[in-house]
Amino acid sequence: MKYAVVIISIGHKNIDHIFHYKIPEGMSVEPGMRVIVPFGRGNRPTEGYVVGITDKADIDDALIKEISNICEDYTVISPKRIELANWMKEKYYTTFSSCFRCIVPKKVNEKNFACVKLNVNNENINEDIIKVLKKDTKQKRVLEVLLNGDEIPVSHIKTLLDVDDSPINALIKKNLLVKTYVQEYRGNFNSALVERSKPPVLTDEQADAVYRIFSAMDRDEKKPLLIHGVTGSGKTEIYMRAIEKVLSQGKEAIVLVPEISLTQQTVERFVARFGSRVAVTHSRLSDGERYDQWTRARRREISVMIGPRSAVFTPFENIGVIIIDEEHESTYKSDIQSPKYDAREIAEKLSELYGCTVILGSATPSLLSYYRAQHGEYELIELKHRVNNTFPKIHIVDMRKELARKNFSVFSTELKNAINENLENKRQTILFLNRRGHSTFVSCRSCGYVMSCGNCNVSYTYHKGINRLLCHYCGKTIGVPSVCPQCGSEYIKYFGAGTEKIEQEVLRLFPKARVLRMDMDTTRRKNSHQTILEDFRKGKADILIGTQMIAKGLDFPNVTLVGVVAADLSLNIGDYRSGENTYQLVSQVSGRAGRADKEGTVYIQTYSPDNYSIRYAAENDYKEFYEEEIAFRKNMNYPPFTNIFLVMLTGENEYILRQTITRLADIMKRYNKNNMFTRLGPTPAVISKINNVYRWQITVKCENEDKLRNYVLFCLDKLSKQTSLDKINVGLYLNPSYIF
DNA sequence: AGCACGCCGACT
DNA sequence: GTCGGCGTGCTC
Repeated sequence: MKYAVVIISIGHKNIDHIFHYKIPEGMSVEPGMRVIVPFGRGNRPTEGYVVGITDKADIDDALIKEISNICEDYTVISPKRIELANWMKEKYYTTFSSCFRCIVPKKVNEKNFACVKLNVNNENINEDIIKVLKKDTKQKRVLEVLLNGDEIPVSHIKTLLDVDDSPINALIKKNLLVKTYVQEYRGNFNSALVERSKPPVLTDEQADAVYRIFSAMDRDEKKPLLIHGVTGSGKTEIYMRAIEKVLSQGKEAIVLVPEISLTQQTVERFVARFGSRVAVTHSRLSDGERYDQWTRARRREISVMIGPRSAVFTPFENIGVIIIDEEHESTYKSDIQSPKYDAREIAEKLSELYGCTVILGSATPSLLSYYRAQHGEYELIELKHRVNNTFPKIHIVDMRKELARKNFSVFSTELKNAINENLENKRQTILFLNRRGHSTFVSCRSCGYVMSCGNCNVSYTYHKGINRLLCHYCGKTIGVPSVCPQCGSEYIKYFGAGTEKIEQEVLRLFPKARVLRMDMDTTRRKNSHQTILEDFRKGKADILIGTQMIAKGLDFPNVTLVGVVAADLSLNIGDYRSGENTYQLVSQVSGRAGRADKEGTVYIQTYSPDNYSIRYAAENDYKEFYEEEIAFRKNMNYPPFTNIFLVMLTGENEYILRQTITRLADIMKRYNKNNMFTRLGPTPAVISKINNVYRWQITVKCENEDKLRNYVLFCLDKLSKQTSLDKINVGLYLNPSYIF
């Protein structure tokens, strides 16, 4: 007797194991198929995935039910991807079904769409065509684009020629055209509109890099490659050469990019080279669109997929290369949604399964990747020259001296003068401040009371636009207090500066400047993100003020001045990665200046001008930064020398929460044999309350990732057996990239 | 997760 | 006696 081994698509740990089902007579079931099976006492129809076929079941044959039906006549998961799911389940301490949810997109019904072409069955077609072409009508224009016999989507013709249905329908009535229906792939990039390009000549440095990548790709033993290339060193061209090679071997390529740099220009560069072999996914795609792109890849109708994190699951079965651009970006790790996978780790696992090459690229590699390159786990390729050979002049401005000179403004004299000069030269300026709003906190001068949100333990931020105090965590707003709620004093002062305040200052100091602001408050509406950037590119503004979101991947040829208003912000967030983050941020923002033929200047304002992250970023010396940072990490026993597991317990009842987390700490103490694990806490989280939910945490460190994970999961299992976790939410974060 | 079962109190 | 509240436990 043959049984199908099935995983049920219900993400619950109690049923996250295999179930056996009989295969009905005449049904051909293969591993990787999606099926419907009767499940539970009520035999309710439930979706499942066949992960294997066996002739032995560990339970009585009489208890085994039959598969009801097969969902698709093809396998939705290949055997290698079943193995991937298996590995993910352990690695990311999650359920099978949530792994499958990443690997297989939601099935959504396909859509059809109409195309038209010349009616070849019309015997008098030539005469009819001549008749139509005699008069200059809309019908003539429609017919002209179809004369070569192509089949073109109706919608396409309508937008291209700015006509509506009637001339097309008239031509159909005259038997000149026929309408056909084709399966529509939603979310498809229209590659026909992009002009194809030829590969440029490589610089010596690029050619050398390509040579090394090609030899690595030809080796049997696949080791990931790390391209450390300064901004503008031409990494994209190198990626494209690797893709070309892979395509010529009949294999496929995946290109991962951070969502933020997934701009029209990036995509067009790839489409220009590879045409309709390229498809694009991004977070704005609907379920249907994503499913269609997935289907095209499965059918091998495309061979290059560009997309964010989730694109790593593109179902290519002959993957040749996976490229991860801006490798250091935290968006490659999903810290919120389960499974909390890291696309870089998935790529390396796929490399193991499919024998493909992984190429990581960055101007500021993550410390972990560079550390691995230093220890021979990755092959390091360095690109030290910009293709156009300019690098901005970077000045560090000591804001302590500004204070001593009684300049209390957010701008130093130097930056102010530079902005002025840039305005006179009709060039554009970017001002970067990693904080939105107007003032970061509002406090009473008499008693020191700080206005803070009652639902969350955070201070309110003053937003001038709405003239209210806003909590950045729960979104609650209150009116501006006229007297101190604690002591009744009228002396209320606004401290700290956000992007709104900068905007206000810029308008005050440079009344003639045209200013755009880009942060979470100005980009809430759909497409406003694109609109602001487009306006700035077209020169509709002189100064762009923004947060993190303007730091990355943008290329404005007329920007020659960049000001980092407060570089210390990312330095003082109390996290072991703050040095790394600051280095990356300052480098990235600086890279926005002078990208084309014009030389750029950067001013970095800081109260810690001697800090090594800021200093080395200004000197563009990654290697020195790395040496200092890695010494710090080693000294303090932080990653990559150890792994950190953050266990966050949250709940509305503070007493139960504290009692539970104390019990967890006791269990952890009891089972920590030989002190293999270093535990910190329990302590309140950095934000100890959000939306009236209290937050406490324990962090555990251990050099061995597997042992650490097993230990924490074991302790939590013990805890759940001795204590009810009904009113407690448990959050598990292994080497998280954010502060929670 | 979702559903049946069963062990309690309140009710015509 | 029996209706229905929700806590418990199982699902090939």
